[in-house]
Amino acid sequence: MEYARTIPLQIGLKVDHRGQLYKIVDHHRQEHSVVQYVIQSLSSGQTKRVFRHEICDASVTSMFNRLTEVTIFQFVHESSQSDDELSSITFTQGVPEPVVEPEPVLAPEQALEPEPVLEPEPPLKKPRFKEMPNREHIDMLAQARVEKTTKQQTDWGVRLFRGWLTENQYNDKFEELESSILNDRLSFFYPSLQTKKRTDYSKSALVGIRAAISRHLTSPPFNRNVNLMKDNAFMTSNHVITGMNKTLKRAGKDVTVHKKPVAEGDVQRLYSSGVFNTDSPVTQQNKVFWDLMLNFGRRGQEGLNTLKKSSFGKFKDDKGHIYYKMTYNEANKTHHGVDSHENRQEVRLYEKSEDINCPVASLDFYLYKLSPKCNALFQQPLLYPKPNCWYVNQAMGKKIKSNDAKDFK
DNA sequence: ACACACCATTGCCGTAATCA
DNA sequence: TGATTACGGCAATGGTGTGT
Repeated sequence: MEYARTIPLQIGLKVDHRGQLYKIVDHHRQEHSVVQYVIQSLSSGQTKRVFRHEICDASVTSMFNRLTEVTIFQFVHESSQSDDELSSITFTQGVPEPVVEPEPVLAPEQALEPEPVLEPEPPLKKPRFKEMPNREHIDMLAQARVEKTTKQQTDWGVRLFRGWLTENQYNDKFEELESSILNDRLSFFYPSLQTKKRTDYSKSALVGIRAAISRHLTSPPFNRNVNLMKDNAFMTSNHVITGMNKTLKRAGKDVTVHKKPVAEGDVQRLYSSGVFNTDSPVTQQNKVFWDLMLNFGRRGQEGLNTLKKSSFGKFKDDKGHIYYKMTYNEANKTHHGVDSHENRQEVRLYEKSEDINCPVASLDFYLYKLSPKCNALFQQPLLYPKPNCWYVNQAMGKKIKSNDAKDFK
């Protein structure tokens, strides 16, 4: 059985080799068995390729050194030649005796090797872990870290940079460049950027392109240990980006253009289709939900199920206009996107007395029809509503309103 | 007057989604 | 495919209250 013979020492493990400390840096594999280990000296950095029997877990040897002669005696007669991978290779004469490993005294996490297979058909010990993955599998998992759309973004940013490099007679294989040179290239690259329509990129685009190149470098097969956003090595190029953003801001070109979430015509359609009718529990609730989301909605459906009847209070302003406003500090969340200065004043839902769809009137009506036994703002609609009560003494779950939001789209 | 802790607000970052 | 915006998280910032 394959798995019975392939439980390798892990990469990174410190091992003892002829009295010197080494670290395992790679496995040299044949088929699915570990045949040799590539080890690197902790003192000189020199690497070697060795068989399993030539090395021993450093923690084991250090423990072994602490044993007395008496303790050692217990193990003298035990053969610890348990390396299954040894069986898969042909040794020449004169192979050195394997290091004795005192397995019985090990703590469980230190027990790195399976028991030797002594009998011809012993009950196979199931390995604790899956079979050692191959390099392709690891790379694939690392790639799966990001979503497909992000991958596309990454490719786009890399394409831009590569295109710039080529256009300026640089080698477009930038992945292996030393950080300082890369930083220099980027410092010139960023200000050279323009959209295909020859306009300046927005701030978010610049930041996105930088992040894309960074993702590319840190992903397989390059796996570089760099961060274009944070590393000191890239400080100057990042200063360039910051400067570009500030310049854009001063020129008033950094304004993020937000789309109108829903076209006016669509709203009309929603009303005319009847989903906002105020004469049945479900559509009445739709209407109120819509009005509230439109006015107070900040961050999707967060916290909707925690809203209470008392979450909105009715007030009158100094000109006598009626409005509802939130009576509690909404969600403690930051206002993203839109410049915060525009949002400083409290949000009010004003009455539109001339409008048959007046949101204040429908909220009044809705609150009146809610079950008096329940404080939740969004209650389950009754299939067969009673004159005074259209809803059940039961708050709606978290998901239901979210689905409504999708339906509206 | 100052130092400090606490906490809400703000701005930025990186990733994902969406628009054109 | 190219470009932009949304989202969620986090750290910096700044206001406020309290103690010395």
